[in-house]
Amino acid sequence: MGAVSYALNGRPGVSPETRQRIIDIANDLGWRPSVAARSLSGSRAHSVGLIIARSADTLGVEPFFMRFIAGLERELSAQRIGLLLQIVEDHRTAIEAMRLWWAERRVDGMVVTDLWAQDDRIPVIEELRVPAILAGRDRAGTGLPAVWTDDEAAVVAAVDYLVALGHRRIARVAGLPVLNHTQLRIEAFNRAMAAHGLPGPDIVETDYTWEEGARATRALLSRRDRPTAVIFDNDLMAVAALNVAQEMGVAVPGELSIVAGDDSQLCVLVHPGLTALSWDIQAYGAHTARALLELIDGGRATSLQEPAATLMVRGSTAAAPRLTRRRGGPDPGRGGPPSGPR
Amino acid sequence: MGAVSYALNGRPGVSPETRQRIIDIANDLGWRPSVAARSLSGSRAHSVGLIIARSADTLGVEPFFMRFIAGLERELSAQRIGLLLQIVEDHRTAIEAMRLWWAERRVDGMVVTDLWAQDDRIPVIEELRVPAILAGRDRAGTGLPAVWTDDEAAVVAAVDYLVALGHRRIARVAGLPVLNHTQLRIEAFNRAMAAHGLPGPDIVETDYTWEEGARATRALLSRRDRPTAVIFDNDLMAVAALNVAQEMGVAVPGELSIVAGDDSQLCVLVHPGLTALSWDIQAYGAHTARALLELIDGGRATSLQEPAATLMVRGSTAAAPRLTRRRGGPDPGRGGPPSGPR
DNA sequence: CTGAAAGCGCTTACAG
DNA sequence: CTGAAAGCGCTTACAG
Repeated sequence: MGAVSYALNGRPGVSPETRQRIIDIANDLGWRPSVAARSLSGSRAHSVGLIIARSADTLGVEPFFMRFIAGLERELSAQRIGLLLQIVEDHRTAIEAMRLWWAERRVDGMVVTDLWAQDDRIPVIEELRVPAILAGRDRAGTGLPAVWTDDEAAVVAAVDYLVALGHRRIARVAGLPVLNHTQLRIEAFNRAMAAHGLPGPDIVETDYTWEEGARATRALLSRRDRPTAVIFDNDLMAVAALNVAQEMGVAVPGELSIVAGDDSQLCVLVHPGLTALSWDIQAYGAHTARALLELIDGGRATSLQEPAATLMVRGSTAAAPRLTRRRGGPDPGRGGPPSGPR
Repeated sequence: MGAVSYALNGRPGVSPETRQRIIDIANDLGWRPSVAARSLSGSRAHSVGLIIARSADTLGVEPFFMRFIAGLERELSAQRIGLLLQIVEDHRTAIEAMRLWWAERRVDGMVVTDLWAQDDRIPVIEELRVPAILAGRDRAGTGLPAVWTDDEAAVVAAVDYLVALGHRRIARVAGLPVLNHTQLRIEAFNRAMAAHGLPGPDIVETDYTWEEGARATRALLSRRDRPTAVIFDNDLMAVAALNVAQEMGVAVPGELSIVAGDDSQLCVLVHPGLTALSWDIQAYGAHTARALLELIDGGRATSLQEPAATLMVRGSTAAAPRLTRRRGGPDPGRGGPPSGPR
């Protein structure tokens, strides 16, 4: 039994031939050591946990998570680590689940997503001393490693591009204000606008849903001096905005340019396609998993920066209306009346 | 130690006071029995597995899985059962993962989704004798219980409705032909059309992606006697169709009625909203989980039928063109030229 | 390099 | 009802 263990776990103490023979037999029999027994003697669960605190309906149309999970998975399954998934409604339940998993020793570590600026989960993670990676900005005062992308740079790139197209009235429809990166992006937006000497903050906060995206857009487009460009914090709201523009007879991109904060098939689905901030979410997941495994294996807690999102330009952005000539300029597109009953 | 175990697991053999005292102390300490130890002595993993064989990108915009998983989760976490998730590319890898999980005793059972008409996973499940629930039609010759919905009835309802609206040239853009339910729906469609004495099968097969949905729609709309109504096998392709119609200057629903095979926020996102076959996917997940737990607990393998999807009528369906009067009839909507560069 | 043994943290009959 | 003990299936020092 001892030799089998050594052989299968690649430890010294068995002759090469014996090792090979053992491995062959295990393969023939389809035998693998029981995780329960391995966990008990090794005090490792061989699983990590992901708790998502979102409603199932918005999760469904939010392409982020499936790609992130697929990325995590790619890395974890290569190392024979299981991914335990739980979907909950709020942080209170998320915390309960975290405590339970850790108490039961179900997981060796966790991935924390959707960080709030003020996040109740963080103190619990520290209290529990569970290895955890923040998928998002690192948190000062905690030793928790983070895997993050430069949201600010991405927002600045979007603003710069719109300004270069001649836009001056640029608004932003932000996501959940409690989220840490929402605040970072808002600040970056304000700074970028100020840097161009453009009018002060024009920001609407939402909960990321399609409904609030539509409402925010209606409000913005109903103004006298309505914006000529709007940056949305995700793709869902940007698609909603496209519909509202159509409904209100505002041409995209002729009269209104739209930038989506996430890139996904949704952005290609619609018409015109949405210019979006694009980045490799699957790689993000994979890197997060790798960082977590390193942390669990006692390696130092190292934070990691992903490449910033880049602007994927499609049909929803064009030169600002004032600068557009009727002929010869970049095609501003045509809006037309709403194409159906609502 | 023995008493603690009895107390916490609600078994007889401890006085009520002792039991309560033990429970209180456990709660105070936040102590929970280690799953590894419980698994080893109880030969139960206290987890079930779900292996999804799809590419991450299409998964992202496919709202089905997140809702299904949320439904599974709701039931599982209530019973303190973990959900182990794996995302793979194909059945070969899925089978490998199943074998591994079962050999390692990581799971007590599995949920099988996206059943193929000819499915390599089934014989492996039978060989392994792993408790498994088919999320889809039951498979003759196997004892595997299934949780399913009446796809045929839903398709028939959609056809009947379109026929009642006066449509006679109705086409169907089907999903992956290897999938079991794709074939069932195709047959149901053909039968329904025949029952109305309408022209023979007009079916295009696709892989469920937006691209193939768009291509299929272009082909259909390029015909001389193009269909006046098309039923799509999911929501993604129906949205793609909406764009193609716009691109080709075909009014929806004035000249073309569209029915989406799944209902999700996507169907509300677009303009006009898509009439869709709607059902409660989260409940489906929850019932599937419950059936699996019953199976694992040695109960008989009972299949379960969910209510059939019902037609959620939105703006994308209307009376067939021939029957439409310019004024006074149901508003056929207006198509207009494409609203942007492509 | 091999074999015999303890121990991981529970559950569960089995005596008292 | 309580206490002492075996056993689940591994891993890992520890003798030989």
